[in-house]
Amino acid sequence: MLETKTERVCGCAHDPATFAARVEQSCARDGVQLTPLRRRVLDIFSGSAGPLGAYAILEALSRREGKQVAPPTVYRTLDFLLEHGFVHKIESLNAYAPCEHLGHAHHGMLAVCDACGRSEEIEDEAVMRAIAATAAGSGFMPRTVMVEAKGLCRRCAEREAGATAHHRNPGVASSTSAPSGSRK
Amino acid sequence: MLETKTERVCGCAHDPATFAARVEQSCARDGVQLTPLRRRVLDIFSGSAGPLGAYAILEALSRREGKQVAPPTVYRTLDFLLEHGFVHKIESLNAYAPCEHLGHAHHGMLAVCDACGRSEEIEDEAVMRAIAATAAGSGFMPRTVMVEAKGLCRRCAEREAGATAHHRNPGVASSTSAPSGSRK
DNA sequence: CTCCGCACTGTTATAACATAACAGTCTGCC
DNA sequence: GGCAGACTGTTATGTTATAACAGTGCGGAG
Repeated sequence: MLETKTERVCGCAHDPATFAARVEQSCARDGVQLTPLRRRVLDIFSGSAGPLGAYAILEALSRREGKQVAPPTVYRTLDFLLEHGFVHKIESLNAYAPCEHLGHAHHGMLAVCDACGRSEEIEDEAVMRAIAATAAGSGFMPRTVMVEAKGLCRRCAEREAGATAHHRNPGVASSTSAPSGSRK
Repeated sequence: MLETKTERVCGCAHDPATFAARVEQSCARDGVQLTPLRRRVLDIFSGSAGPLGAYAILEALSRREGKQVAPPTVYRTLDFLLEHGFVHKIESLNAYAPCEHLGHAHHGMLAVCDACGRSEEIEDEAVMRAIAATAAGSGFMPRTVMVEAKGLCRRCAEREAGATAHHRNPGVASSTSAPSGSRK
């Protein structure tokens, strides 16, 4: 149980560091215009350990550009990235995370760790099928479906279990290394 | 397949008009303090056809009280109602809706109609089981799970189908009438 | 009865998230 | 050149949410 690379059926890489590069390839292939600005935002995602709020991106961007960037610039870029499925919005966090399954449609759930703030995209057709079936049963016709779970990722769950093996403790890490982007 | 009253296993009433009264009973039974302010907010939910934004509640409350109410008042009340499971937050709308399954834990999905703006709470253990299983498979330990679907409710889907019986059918409402509670 | 703590509400200010509207720039094309 | 379109810049503002502290009312301990 030591692998950090989450290997899955689809064979996706899930490597944040190469995220921007992979999107770039995808754009080149599809004739989608990946401008310098958009590329820089992708780089910011690549360098982040967790989901980023729009204003976190804004700050990072301003730092990188050396001059103040305004909100619309960021939101427009996010719109582009969302539209092409390169990032997802995490509604419960008002934050954005790079898509871990570039190329496939997004049929998964988003799992957000309360301790480390990272998010993880878990693909599973069974969940989506169950949702579709349930919706159909009540006459509802879904157009988009969002599944977000909060809890502890494998790593943090193990750390908790180890750290408090005998005692017990308040489920949620306090100031445990919250990566850059996480708020709340 | 003709019933409009969504009758479900649990036998819940789902009647907005009696919502406040039912919460009141629940509070009385459990020794939970339902103050006049909280009761008024419940009444506002009872009188609404769809989910309400915090600031919509704020306006309704201000109107009802005859004087301006400040945001913290509303948010504190919502905190109380959320905490006790009397209302749910719809993250994808930043809005709040009365719980349709008072008394049970919330093990369902929220279906929001793009056309009429109403939300509907669909209970289904199968979905939650599938999610739990999927999460477990990847080592994630969920604490809270949120499922939100957007699309067309039975009623609006039927209306659409009727309106455009012979021609196009993409299943997705365009700019169809949006009512009271819905924003954006 | 007084004092104290607690739960609730009021009030002011501000933070955090998001968009509208319009202006400027750059590029490719006729 | 001149135009159209896509992209970005800029200013202003709208919307959602919280921090911090003050007041009020009530019940219990002393």
